Amino acid sequence: MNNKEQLCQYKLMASRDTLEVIQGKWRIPIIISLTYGNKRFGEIQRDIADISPKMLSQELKSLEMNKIIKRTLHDTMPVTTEYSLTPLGLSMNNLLDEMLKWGIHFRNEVVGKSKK
Amino acid sequence: MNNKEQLCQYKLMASRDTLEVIQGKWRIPIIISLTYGNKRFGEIQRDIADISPKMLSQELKSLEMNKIIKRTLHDTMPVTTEYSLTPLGLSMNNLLDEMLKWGIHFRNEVVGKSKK
DNA sequence: TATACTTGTTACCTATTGGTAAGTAGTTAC
DNA sequence: GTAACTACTTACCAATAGGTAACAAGTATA
Repeated sequence: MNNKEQLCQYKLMASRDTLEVIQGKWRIPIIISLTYGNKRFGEIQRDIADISPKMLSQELKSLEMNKIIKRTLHDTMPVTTEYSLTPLGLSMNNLLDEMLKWGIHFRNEVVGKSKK
Repeated sequence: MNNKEQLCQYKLMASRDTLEVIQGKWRIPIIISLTYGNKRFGEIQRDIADISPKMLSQELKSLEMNKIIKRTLHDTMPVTTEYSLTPLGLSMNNLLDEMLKWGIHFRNEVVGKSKK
């Protein structure tokens, strides 16, 4: 295996790690929602209009397990929970930015030219 | 809806466009493989050791439909096909770089500290 | 004739993802 | 007492993603 092939294999491995964490329809949207401030369960649900409480609960747990977000309980009446990004979650900032930029570029190039 | 909320909604929309294109276990690895030069079916299969011909064929078609890659037939014996990135595919370069960087960061932070 | 190499396709099955709807528990306002 | 708000959980179902294995067509080689 030459240098080029080794580098390719290395990149394939690293990208798989990232993919495992962000895989699915909802995790990236949830993280984006939290970049705009700490939020409660209901607030995230309002940001992402079409997510069900089941999926939100499930994906929040998986993000918490991967240490991307933190869950804080507040002793208010009624009890409120607050979700926030951890330093690891905040470190996704550049990645999120590039996803966003490319999404806009893609819309202009493909969706914009063919469909509308 | 205030400015901050509007910006959040806009980013949610753009990221969903990107997610639709890269969703799944195999598309990002296939694109990465092609950043290391145009390749034939069998060569990609060798790069990504655990992909089945069924999935490779299926995902190549979907990437071609989204104009990320181009398929070229060569009149050789036996027939060979060559897959290459389009300009749109090449424009994912920064996004791939950030996925890669974050994957390494994540491995150091979480996988490295807990599992090993 | 038989084997192998090219690039795939097809059928079948399972596992994961996601959706819908209803329920739960505690507190507060009417 | 009853409705509403908080943050979920549970049961059930459907659709999609992905895996395995076999097959296919055309050419070349032994």
